[in-house]
Amino acid sequence: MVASPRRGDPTTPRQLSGGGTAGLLTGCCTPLAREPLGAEEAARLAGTLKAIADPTRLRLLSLIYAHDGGEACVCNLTAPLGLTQPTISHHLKVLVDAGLLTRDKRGVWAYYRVVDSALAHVAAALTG
Amino acid sequence: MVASPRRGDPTTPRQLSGGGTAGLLTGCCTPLAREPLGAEEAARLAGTLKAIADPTRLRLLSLIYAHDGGEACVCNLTAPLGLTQPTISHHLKVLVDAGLLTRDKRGVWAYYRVVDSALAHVAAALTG
DNA sequence: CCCAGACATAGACGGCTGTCAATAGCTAGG
DNA sequence: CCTAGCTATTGACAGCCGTCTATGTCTGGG
Repeated sequence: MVASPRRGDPTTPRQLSGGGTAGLLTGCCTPLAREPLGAEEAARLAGTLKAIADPTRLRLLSLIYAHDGGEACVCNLTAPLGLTQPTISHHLKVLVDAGLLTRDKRGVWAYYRVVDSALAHVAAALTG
Repeated sequence: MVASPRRGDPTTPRQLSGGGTAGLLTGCCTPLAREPLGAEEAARLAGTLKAIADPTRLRLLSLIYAHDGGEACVCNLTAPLGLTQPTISHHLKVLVDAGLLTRDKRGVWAYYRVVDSALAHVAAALTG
């Protein structure tokens, strides 16, 4: 047999880097490159990434970003994307729930704004 | 009616920033914050993000990163994640297809390695 | 030549997701 | 009030996704 690349060693559950409550909320995200991600950290980061990993939602973020004052209401967003208003509202809700947008209802309109720091956090988690 | 926030203007399809073939492959990714993403750019970036937006694949990336020499074979990855070998192979293929991993078959083993620049590109596209 | 082992592929299946039409809730004006 | 308009919610449906089992493919050793 050739020099097996240390196969198996299934008795070393090293994925439990944060087994207890240690350091789970210290920074918010362990940079991907430092040490093997635990299950919870990976799930949380994946949750945020899933919110961004959609063409429509990416375009929504950029549209809001580019709009006057960095904010936009639903009625500004349906036309350029060619989708119905409920669909846009749905995507905006996903982004708000992920902490990537803030919602500010003024009168009849709901103004959405990009949370820069959230995007920065995601980017930082990827590059380390 | 209150001062309507410039509703509609559906006749200005500004989403076609790269309507022709202009500047589509110049940089690879328009930073999210510069101008409204076109449909194609959004789809491509979303495709890459979808590859990362999964807990298992995030852990795979970090495991490979943390392994000796920055590379690992399938047999090193199944145990710590508690998934079957075909599932791991499937995820690795997704990551390779997205350009986030390279595959190097040496003898019987297939060694995977993280493409740093790909992750950096994604991060750069998010922060601008 | 055959076997063992590492990895990939195919097929199946439950669950999630993006979209729409229809409807409900809210706010401002008359 | 009553109405008009902006937004959110609900329900439905097609399509994709992550996982598994079973099987195929290739490599190295005896």
